[in-house]
Amino acid sequence: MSRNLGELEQLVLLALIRLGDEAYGVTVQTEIEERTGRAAAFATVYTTLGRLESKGFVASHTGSPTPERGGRAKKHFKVTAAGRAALGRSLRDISSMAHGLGAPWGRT
Amino acid sequence: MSRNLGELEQLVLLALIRLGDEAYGVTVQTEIEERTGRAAAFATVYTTLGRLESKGFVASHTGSPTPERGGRAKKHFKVTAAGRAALGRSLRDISSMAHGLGAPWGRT
DNA sequence: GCATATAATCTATCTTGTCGAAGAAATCAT
DNA sequence: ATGATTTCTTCGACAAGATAGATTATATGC
Repeated sequence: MSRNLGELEQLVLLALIRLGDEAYGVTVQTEIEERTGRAAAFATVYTTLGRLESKGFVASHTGSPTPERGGRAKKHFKVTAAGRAALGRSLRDISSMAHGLGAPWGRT
Repeated sequence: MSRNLGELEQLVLLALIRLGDEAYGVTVQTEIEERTGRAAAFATVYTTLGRLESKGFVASHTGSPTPERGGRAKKHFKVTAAGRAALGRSLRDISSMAHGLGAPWGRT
């Protein structure tokens, strides 16, 4: 049972933080694609969200029953305290290893 | 065939850059453990090095036949140009997603 | 009620991460 | 010269994460 996050898990958690109340499957996918150029399929994002939820790193609630245009209800996600801690650890690991290396790796 | 790197692959590549000529299985493992606190078994590191090599992201050569104290010859590794490019992409993805968020995530 | 739009799940497979245990190659001690 | 010791690497097996095509669910509008 690893407490470490995979790379996509990190990106998804960061996307959730960025998106706040607007965070659900579709917006997470587009946020990642727009910011990184990485094209992850929707299903890929959903499986990752599911995994994060079963680990307790995110929590979800089904959206209100009043969508503007039609379609299935949104499932909103937010990062839990445990999720923030795990993300912090992962990012710290990377930057610890990158620290002190010249550009384009670590700054300083 | 993904061009993306896993999280451990990133850490290993960074360790190789840090270690330069002293980069081989054992030193990579200890470097990661000392700097991040993450305890990866030697076999884990070797497996990752092997995968990175088969992807062309690192190159290896067997060490000189004159060890100081005894023991098997070292297999030295260095990051290839393709490896540097892949690492750059991965780190850029993370920081793109983290950018603009307050501490303790992105700086700025 | 059927077309259309939107969002989430299912199923299946490939890639990465993990490591106990075993193996290889060198020195040392007698 | 050989068996113990040290150092380092590989094997083999499985768990966890990433990937996505196809399918299903649920809403609106007509």
